[in-house]
Amino acid sequence: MKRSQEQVNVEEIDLKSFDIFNGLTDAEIESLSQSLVCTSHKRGSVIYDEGSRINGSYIVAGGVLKIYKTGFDGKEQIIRFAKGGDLIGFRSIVSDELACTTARVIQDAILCYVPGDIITSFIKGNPEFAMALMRLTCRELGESNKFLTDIAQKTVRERLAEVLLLLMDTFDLDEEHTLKISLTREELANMVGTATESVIRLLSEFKADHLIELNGRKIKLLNIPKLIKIGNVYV
Amino acid sequence: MKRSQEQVNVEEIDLKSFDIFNGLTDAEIESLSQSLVCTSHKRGSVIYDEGSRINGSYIVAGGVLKIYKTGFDGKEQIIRFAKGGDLIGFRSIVSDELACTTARVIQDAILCYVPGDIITSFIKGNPEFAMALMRLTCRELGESNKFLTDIAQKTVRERLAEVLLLLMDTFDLDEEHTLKISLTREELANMVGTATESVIRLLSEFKADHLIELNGRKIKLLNIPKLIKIGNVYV
DNA sequence: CGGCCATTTGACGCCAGTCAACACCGGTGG
DNA sequence: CCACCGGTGTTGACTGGCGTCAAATGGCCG
Repeated sequence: MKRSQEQVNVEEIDLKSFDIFNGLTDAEIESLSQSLVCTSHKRGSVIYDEGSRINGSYIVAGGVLKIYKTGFDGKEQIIRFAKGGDLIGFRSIVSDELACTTARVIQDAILCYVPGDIITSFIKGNPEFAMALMRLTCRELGESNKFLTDIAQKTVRERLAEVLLLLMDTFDLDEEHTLKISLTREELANMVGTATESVIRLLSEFKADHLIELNGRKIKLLNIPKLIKIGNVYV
Repeated sequence: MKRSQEQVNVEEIDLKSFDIFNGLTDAEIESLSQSLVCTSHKRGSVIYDEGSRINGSYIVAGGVLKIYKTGFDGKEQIIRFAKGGDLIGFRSIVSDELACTTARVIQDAILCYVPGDIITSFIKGNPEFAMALMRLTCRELGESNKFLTDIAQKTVRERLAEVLLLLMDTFDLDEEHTLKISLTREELANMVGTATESVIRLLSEFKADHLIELNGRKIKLLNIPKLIKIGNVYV
C-alpha cells in the first residue's frame, strides 16, 4: 500500500526562495528551518479539515492544493488554490478560530509544517514579516470580495470564462496554450459555483465557438480576448 | 444649504473605548488623538470610492456606513456594514492597492480620519496592535469566504433569512424585537445578492407566515428559530 | 471481466430575474 | 392650495437560465 505521507529532507528546501519569508533575518530563517518538518502528500489527502483546530501552518514547497468550504448540503465551494511558496492555514492561527476551510491536495505536494508559535513570534518580533503577512491577507480579502460580487451578479457563463482566465493567471499556459492545471469538471463547477452538468454544457459551447479546445482534463485556450469579453473581466 | 460634512471636536471622542486601539500605549493614543480630524457626515455621503487612492483610514465614532462593491452593470453588492468602533479603509493602506470598495453613510455618522502613516507606524512599532489588526482582517476574511459559499449555494429565500439574522447580530433588536437598522428594500437586495422585487416578495411571504412583521422599513422578528431553520444557519 | 467513477447528453421544471403598471409619499414650485 | 415629480415600495405576468434527474458512454483499476 502506498503511503500518503512521507518525510522529506528539509535541507532540500530553499526557504529563501519563498517570497513570504523575504523579510526574515538570517537568524530567523535558521531558527525556522530547525523547526520545519517537511512531508510529501499524494493527491486526495486532506491537510486540515474545516472545523478542526490548527496549531500550525504549512508552507507549500511544491504541488497544488485546493482550499474549499463545504456548504450545508455537502457541496464544495473552492475558495482558492495554493501552490509552491504559498502559506496555508495561518488565518486560523492568527484569528484564533477553528479552521473555516478544508485543504486538500490535488497535485502531489510537499508541505513544510510551521508551528503556530513560530508564526506569531515572527509577527511580533519582525514588523517586516508582520506587514508582509498582513499585506497578503488584505489582498486575499480583496480577492474574496471581488469574487463574492461576481458570484452574486454574473451568470454562470460569465463566471466560467472568468475562472478559465483566473486559472491561466494562477497556473500559466504551456507552450501549446493549454492550462497547466488539471481539474475535474466537478472541481471546475465548485469554483464557478454551479452544477457539474452546467460546466460541461458551457465548456462544450465554448468549444463549439472555437474559444477553447478540450482533451480530457486538458483545456486549451484559443481565443483569450473573447473569453475576457464573455467574462466581463476588466484588468 | 445643508453642509454634508462638518468638523467635530476631537476631545469629545474617547479613543480608548474602541477595541481596536486596546493594544496601544498611552503615548501612542496621545499621538493618535493629535493627528485625528473628526467630521460628521450626512446619510448618502461617500467617504471613499472604489478605485480611488486612499491615504488614510477612518475610525467610525458613530453612525452606520455600508461598504459595497459595484458590479460591472452598476449593481451594488454590499460586503459589510461599519458602525461605531470599526476601522474602515485600512485594507488599501496595508495592501497598497486602490480602494476596492465604496463606503457610503447610511445613518448620519461621525468619522475620524487616521493618516496612513500612523497606521503603518503603529503596525511596525506595536506588535500587539499589528496582531489585533491582523486578527480583525483574518476574521473578516473568514466571514467573506462563508458568505461567498452561501451566495453560491443557497437560495434567495435562505439567504434573506440569513441576512435578517445577520442584521440582528450586527445591530441588535430594540425592546420590541425590531431591527435597529433601517435599510431600503434595494439595500436588502444588495446584501442578499438578488433583485429588489424578489426581496419584497419574500418579505411578504415571511410576513404571511408570521415570521416577521413589517412597518415601512422597520422589520420586527417574530419567529427567530424558524428563520434560523429557513436560513440553514448553524452557529 | 466487472465495478466504479468521471463525463456527457437529453428532458423537465422551477426559481428568480426582468419588464411593466400602479400606489404611495415627501418635497417643490407655480 | 394643488399639481407635479422623483424616489420607493408593491404586485402581476412572463420567460429563460440553470439545477435536477435519469440514462448512456467510456476509461481506469483491481
